[in-house]
Amino acid sequence: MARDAEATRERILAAATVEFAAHGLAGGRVERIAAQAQSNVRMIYAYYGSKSGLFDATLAEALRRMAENVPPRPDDLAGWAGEVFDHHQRFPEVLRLSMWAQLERPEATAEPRDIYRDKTLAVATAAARPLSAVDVLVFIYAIAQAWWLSPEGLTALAENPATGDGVAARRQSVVTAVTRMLQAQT
Amino acid sequence: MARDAEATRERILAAATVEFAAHGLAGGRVERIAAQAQSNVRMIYAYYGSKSGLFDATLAEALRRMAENVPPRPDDLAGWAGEVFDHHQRFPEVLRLSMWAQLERPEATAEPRDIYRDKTLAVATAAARPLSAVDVLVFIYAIAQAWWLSPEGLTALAENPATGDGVAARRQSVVTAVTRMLQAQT
DNA sequence: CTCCAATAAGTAAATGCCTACTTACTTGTA
DNA sequence: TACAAGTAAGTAGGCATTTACTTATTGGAG
Repeated sequence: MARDAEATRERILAAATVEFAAHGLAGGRVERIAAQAQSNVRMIYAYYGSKSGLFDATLAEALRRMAENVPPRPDDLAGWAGEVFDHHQRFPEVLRLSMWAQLERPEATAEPRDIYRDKTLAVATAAARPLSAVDVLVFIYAIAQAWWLSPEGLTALAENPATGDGVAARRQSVVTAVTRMLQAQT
Repeated sequence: MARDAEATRERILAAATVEFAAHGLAGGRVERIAAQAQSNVRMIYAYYGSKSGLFDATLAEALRRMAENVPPRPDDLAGWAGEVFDHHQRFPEVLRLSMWAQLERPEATAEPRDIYRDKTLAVATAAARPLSAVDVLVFIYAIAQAWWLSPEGLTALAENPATGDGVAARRQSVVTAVTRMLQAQT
């Protein structure tokens, strides 16, 4: 096999993303990651130092990609919420990784304050009094993620056998909810 | 020590709630639970069969207490959202247990469909078209929990050094957001 | 060009700790 | 005395991390 450090590094990161999204930091198995990456346990330690170091790298990469692909659009926050929904639909690992991180590695989550500061400032002009920019961001994220955070026992009740496409309906409800939340008080 | 099976059972459940809320199912330690409960590992297996059996019991109990203490109020859903917020503020273990369960034991979360069906029906009359009753429940829960689900890097920006009491402000923002989401379209 | 160190990349097999679960026993209570 | 409640000390397997080693690549000396 041709030797390519960078490619191996990336294969490990990709495998780790899948593994950690599925099982978390404590439940994730280093050996499975190595096997899936067609590499070796030793390389994980060579490149990422430790299991938790690898976890942090996967989280950072997932958040980076999300910030890159779905930047806030202050002029159309409801539309942006729809895009955040779409992103989670396409890359379910991001949300699960974030949840695991929130529970198992809160310190890794507190770190990138600058990213959020920028987003907050970007949204500030669109803040809907008395809700502040941070309020708005917190709730938009919560609503965009709501369908995956809710217990299955509840979300399953929304299934309409008539219309096969539940995803589109959920997306629409997200946009509607954010639109209303931000509309001027009557 | 006086022998009281029921009391031991409850001490174990209480200790398990703390332990699993902090570390999850995979990360929770049976021995720590036994020590904290002033009991013995053996008793855990006598009363709950297995580690995951004990986890399921703690989750079920936490959800039961929440359903009991904060039932939906269809006539004032925004006020109800505030109460859900309060409940999470007072008993942070509930939310963390739910998150762990969602990630580690999704099947345990899908089970109590009846509870949710009842809640859905209760709220149905207050549904705010085009949002369905399930939509409304999903989003209200999401908003009420939003402050704990958001990354610290973001929520920390909301801290206003002038007013020490950030909790009250957060609660108010939850009520406001739900109120708006449910108000009639202008 | 062609070897050939030097080093980067990769591998297999320990090591040693941790931890869920069980066995075999003791103590209190009715 | 019989049984429920409780305890201590295994047992057996799992798993993160390391050690000791092999294989490829490369840049410069001849």
